Amino acid sequence: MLPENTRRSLPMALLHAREAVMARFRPMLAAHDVTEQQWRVLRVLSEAGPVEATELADRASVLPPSLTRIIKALEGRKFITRNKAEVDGRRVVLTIAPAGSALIDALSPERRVIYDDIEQRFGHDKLEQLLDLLESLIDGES
Amino acid sequence: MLPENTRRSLPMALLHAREAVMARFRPMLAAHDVTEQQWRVLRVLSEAGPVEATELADRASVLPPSLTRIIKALEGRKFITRNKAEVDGRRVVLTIAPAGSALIDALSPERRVIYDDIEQRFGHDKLEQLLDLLESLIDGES
DNA sequence: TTGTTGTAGTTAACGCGTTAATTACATGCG
DNA sequence: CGCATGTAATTAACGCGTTAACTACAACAA
Repeated sequence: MLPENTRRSLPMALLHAREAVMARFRPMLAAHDVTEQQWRVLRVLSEAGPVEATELADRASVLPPSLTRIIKALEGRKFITRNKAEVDGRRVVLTIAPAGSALIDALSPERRVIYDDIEQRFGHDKLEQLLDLLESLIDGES
Repeated sequence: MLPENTRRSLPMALLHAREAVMARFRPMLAAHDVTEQQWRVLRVLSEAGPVEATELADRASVLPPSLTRIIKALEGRKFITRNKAEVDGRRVVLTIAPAGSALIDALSPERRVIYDDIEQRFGHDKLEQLLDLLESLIDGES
């Protein structure tokens, strides 16, 4: 059955839900002049160490063209360094720099507080249930 | 607790879930050279009749600056018409045009098939449950 | 009437998503 | 080796999201 109102439309509900959640994180990121995607890239580099561009794009859920722009921005601010792979001249290896690690360290506590608050307000069980359903939806459609 | 992997991160899960669902609709829209947002605007105009820009933006979940661009595109293709309100020179009234209605009619059956397929594969009950949780999340955060 | 405040819509600037084209390098076949 | 094919990354082009600034008009008070 086609959804009659946008509230019960799955694409709309997912859009609004994500927007509602991200609204909590955006001020924190904006205060440090990092975009959501730049933050994801930094986190991956922080957690996974030096990584090639393709894997980085995949892990951070960013498309290659976007990653190129993000790398340029982050490199310009000395948050990361960019080097060609020795074995394969096409590949690019990204590494987090001290300034990048410092930003991660500076924002992580705040991020934890926000995430915990969302979990507490929404409910731990409901959050788990929601994540299960989303995972199932993703697997079913992909 | 902070999510350790992106799969169990709420923002990521919502992003991927929406992407997985929209991937089903995108080819249909692309085949007719309409973007997702243009399609939402057309649907609102089709269902709600002539509407002022502010209400249209709200109903279609599009920001005012985006709506301005969308109106320009849709008007250029004669899908909608744009008129100033008589009572208030600031307001703009949008109306769907025959070509716009024709597009709606042409795509609606296909849209229904896709939506039904998603519902069937995912399960009716799970879909309802997911929509309930998303609605709750949205209300709780807003 | 005039000036202030408020509102609807637009424009601008910047970043990302998306698709397609392009460049640089690697691989493999004849 | 020389050339075709494949792959990693970049570039380009276009549209939307987001925020802020700006324009046009309305409402209202002095």
